[in-house]
Amino acid sequence: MSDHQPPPSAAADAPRGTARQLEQARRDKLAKLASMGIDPWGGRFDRATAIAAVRDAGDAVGREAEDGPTVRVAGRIMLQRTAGSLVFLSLADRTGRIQIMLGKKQVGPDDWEVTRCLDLGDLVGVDGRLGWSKTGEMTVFASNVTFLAKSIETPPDKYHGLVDPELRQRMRYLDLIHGEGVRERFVARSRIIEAVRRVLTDRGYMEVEGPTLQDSAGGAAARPFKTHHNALDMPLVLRIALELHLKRLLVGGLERVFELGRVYRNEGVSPRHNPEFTMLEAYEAYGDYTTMMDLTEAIILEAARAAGTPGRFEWMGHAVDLTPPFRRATYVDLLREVTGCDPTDPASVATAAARVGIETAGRHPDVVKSELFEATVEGTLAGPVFVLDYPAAVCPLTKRKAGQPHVAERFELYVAGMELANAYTELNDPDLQEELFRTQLAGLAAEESMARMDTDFIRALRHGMPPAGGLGIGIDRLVMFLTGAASIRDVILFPIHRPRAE
RNA sequence: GGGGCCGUAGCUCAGUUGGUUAGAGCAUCGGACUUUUAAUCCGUUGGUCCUGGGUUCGAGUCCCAGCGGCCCCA
Repeated sequence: MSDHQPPPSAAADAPRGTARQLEQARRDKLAKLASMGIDPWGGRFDRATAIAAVRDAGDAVGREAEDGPTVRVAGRIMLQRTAGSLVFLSLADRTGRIQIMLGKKQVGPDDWEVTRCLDLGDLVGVDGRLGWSKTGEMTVFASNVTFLAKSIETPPDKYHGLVDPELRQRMRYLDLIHGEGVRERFVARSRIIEAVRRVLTDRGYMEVEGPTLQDSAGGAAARPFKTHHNALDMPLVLRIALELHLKRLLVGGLERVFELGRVYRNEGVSPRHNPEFTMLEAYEAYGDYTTMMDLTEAIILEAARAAGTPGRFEWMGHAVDLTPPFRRATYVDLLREVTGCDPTDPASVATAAARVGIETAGRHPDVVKSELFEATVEGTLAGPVFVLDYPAAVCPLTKRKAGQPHVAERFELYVAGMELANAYTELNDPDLQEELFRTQLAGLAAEESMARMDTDFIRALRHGMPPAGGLGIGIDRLVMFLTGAASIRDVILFPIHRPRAE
């Protein structure tokens, strides 16, 4: 003990505790496994039982049982405690964790040598008898251990895990392993998307895929990403919405279509915005926006059920109550209620807008009204609430209300001050559609980059599109509030990041 | 685009008014222990203090610029 022997490895020439040495210590164990004829990268390992199922089996047998069942489990070593010639592991798989006990006598000399090569983060398989330790912890008492894969990297702090949000997102695989509730949140996301799909297909909707690469980006007001096709030598943009191609499919007689897919918007990044995000759009021939209101309610309720979200909860300081039916209120009523202005009187709206610092000079009254609404009303809508009947000038793809050419049959669903869904009675008059595109191009709302003439889409409408209701739901935002996430980056596995210098 | 805050060991974090050789826990390595569970105990090791300038006798600390992140606002 007094005379220190240098470790018998390449680590001898590296100072211990550096990242390099931490790796070398693991590589030394890897080499030792290999020298024993064990593949440190493992192979197929059949008949392992999910840890959650093993735990259920243990509970069923009870702690009084003399002999528990023999089980086989596989997973990652999360914690390791040695007590002389005993090693306790906390082993994790996708379903849970369980303690493993490896004893020198119990596993025999060969597997004991393997045991001595185990590090936090390694993947192993274990056969053993299920029982309880002296301190009452359910335990697999191993009879042997199968090495499945080495971890060369040091895992994060075993208690705190990864805390730095940047690292958590860049190294999402570690966040999934160590982050509290992270895997559960992404499982919930998957279940929510399953539920959305189920509600639609149960109602006779057909899932389709429109083009992601387009020669012009339409269907929404947003700046697109630009790219280029080499062989065709043509500029292309990534889609910003799904709308215009789905409506072409209504013309094509598909009648009930939806797409669940990624759209790309070349705009700012914030806790509610990622440049690529997942949208649902659904279109139903012979329906209108009230059809879509019922559909929206059904989708959200089914998604909440799938995510295990209670009907009433708090999110971002807003009390949200999902008990149907959701509140329905018109745009003008809400505007009048919150700002006290007269929404039908442009002068009154302008005064209210000026009061909150919105530029009014030379701008279309409906655009001013729309900004006033965003600035004053949105944040107050704990919701869920359907906001109905928008100013027509900001809805170039929407049918007008009968006898009210300045009002569009559109609703947006707000939850906790956040826009979650957007739906129209779809405009199917090709001449009016063309005129609205032209008006936009003429600069009525020059700030809206929606202004783009899609002559091919107009031609489709000229062949006759059935009257229809259309709906869009931001899936990431839906997942956010159903899982209690504060940031969109918490529900997107790999959100955008600037590259990091290595 | 504007403003605020942050960046120290592989991970989680301290670091006083600018003052000697930058600390702790985890992890690593060595030792004790056949019932531990964030195991414990003894010992050991580990640093581009984000980067580059500047001020100063002296900078992790103050100033400027840049890089990256978080938040608020537009």
